[in-house]
Amino acid sequence: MSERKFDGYEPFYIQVSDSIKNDIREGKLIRGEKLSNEAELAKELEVSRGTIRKSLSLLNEEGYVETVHGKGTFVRNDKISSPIAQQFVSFEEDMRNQGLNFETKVLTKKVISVDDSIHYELKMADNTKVLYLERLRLVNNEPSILLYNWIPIDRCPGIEKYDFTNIGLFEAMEETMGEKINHGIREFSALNADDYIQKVLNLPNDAVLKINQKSFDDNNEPIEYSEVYLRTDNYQVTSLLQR
Amino acid sequence: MSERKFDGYEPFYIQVSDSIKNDIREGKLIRGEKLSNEAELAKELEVSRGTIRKSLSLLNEEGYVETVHGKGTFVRNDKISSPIAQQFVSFEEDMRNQGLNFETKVLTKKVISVDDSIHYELKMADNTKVLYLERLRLVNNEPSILLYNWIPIDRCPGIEKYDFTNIGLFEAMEETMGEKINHGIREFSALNADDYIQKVLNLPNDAVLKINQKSFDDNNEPIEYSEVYLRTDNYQVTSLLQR
DNA sequence: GAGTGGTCTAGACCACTAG
DNA sequence: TAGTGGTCTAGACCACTCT
Repeated sequence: MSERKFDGYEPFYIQVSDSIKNDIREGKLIRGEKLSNEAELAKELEVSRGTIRKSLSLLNEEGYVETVHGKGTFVRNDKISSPIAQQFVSFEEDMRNQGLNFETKVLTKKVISVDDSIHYELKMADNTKVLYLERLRLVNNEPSILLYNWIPIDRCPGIEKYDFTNIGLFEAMEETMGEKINHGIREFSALNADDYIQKVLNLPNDAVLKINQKSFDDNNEPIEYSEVYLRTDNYQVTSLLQR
Repeated sequence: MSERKFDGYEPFYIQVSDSIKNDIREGKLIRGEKLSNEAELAKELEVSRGTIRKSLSLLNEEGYVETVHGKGTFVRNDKISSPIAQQFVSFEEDMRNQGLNFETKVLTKKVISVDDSIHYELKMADNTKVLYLERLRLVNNEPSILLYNWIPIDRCPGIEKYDFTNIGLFEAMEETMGEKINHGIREFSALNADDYIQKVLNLPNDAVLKINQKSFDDNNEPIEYSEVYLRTDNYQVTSLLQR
């Protein structure tokens, strides 16, 4: 009767929020429904109110619930599509999270010496070797995302041996670095696609959303640079923002 | 000597983080510099460590500092340009925050009956009157953002009387609603601008970044719909994301 | 091992919402 | 006024980093 609901592998607040996410996904909690108040949740789950608050704060950030002062916490009814402007998940992780049917084609994979522009982005010494990747992502068999990546191989030794058809880049990088990616910057712009991009993405016209991305390690050193082109009719980029 | 550093108008954690932001802006804290540890900050500022942690967590989210487990908290050296994909600030507020030199031209302002598409976006009854706004924002005298807004006037009585040359839309809405905007959704896409948009924004080519935005009140009712076109060479949209 | 942040607790009091 | 979340505290113990 007085058994702890959670184990010791993850912080309680993560386990609590995961458990609530599951309840939402499984329909045990429905849209607009009010959760128990914080004191009750704390009692039920046998953790302190502070821990419950931290869980709810996470769920708020991620758009699962909305908390209103004086009223309570409610399940959100508008789950957003792709939070790549809000969270540093890779496109692959994002598509998995959304449960999309997708496929990756590796168009080019080779080790090259960086040219001047990439050089600059990666703040690297002369003649550094980088892995150059060109990949196409299809969502529901429709070409939707074209990705170019540059990764210095001295930071990710052996990364050139991966077949990226079934493994994501972030996963491969974190394995070969022996360290997690710390953070990243994404910059969004619109431009006219050249003939090649237009053809590969099968664009209805030549406007394309471009995302420039840089990833950094714990020491704030750049470890990856990307240019990503998206067909925004196939793949929505959305932010759900609290004011 | 034992005076409290902060007053009672705002929560301590906000005052603490504002004060640290100021130190960064004024150069008292420089890029890469390590802040005092949490226990010391708590002692110096006469608040509890929990309050300090909440402040630092805010500063982390907003990209001012970076906290590393076991090492400390450091001033970030890459302050991002525009966080409109990460925070629900209006474009006006964002430009003010960045200290940009900008100007607003109201191209159209009239009260109309909504047509079917806007109808749908705003989930409104037939014949509802909305304020229709078309505005152009110039940054450093360069046309950079073209905004179209639809706001139901029964929600914001009197909003049609504002002159939007020197007042922002969010500000006017919150004044006339007598309530704060609660949250919003922004969706990013790229498209080919028509001749008119191309001309007004003085685009070098016809690709333009489009943001569809909906704002909601506390009851999750839509209170505004926008379509915003940006020249991304003049106005950067960037997200700084922790992994 | 010393220093630092990360998690968690138990309790107090304040501020907002709604009947 | 009762119910709910928001802020703040003081203290304990754990996990990571560096030397």
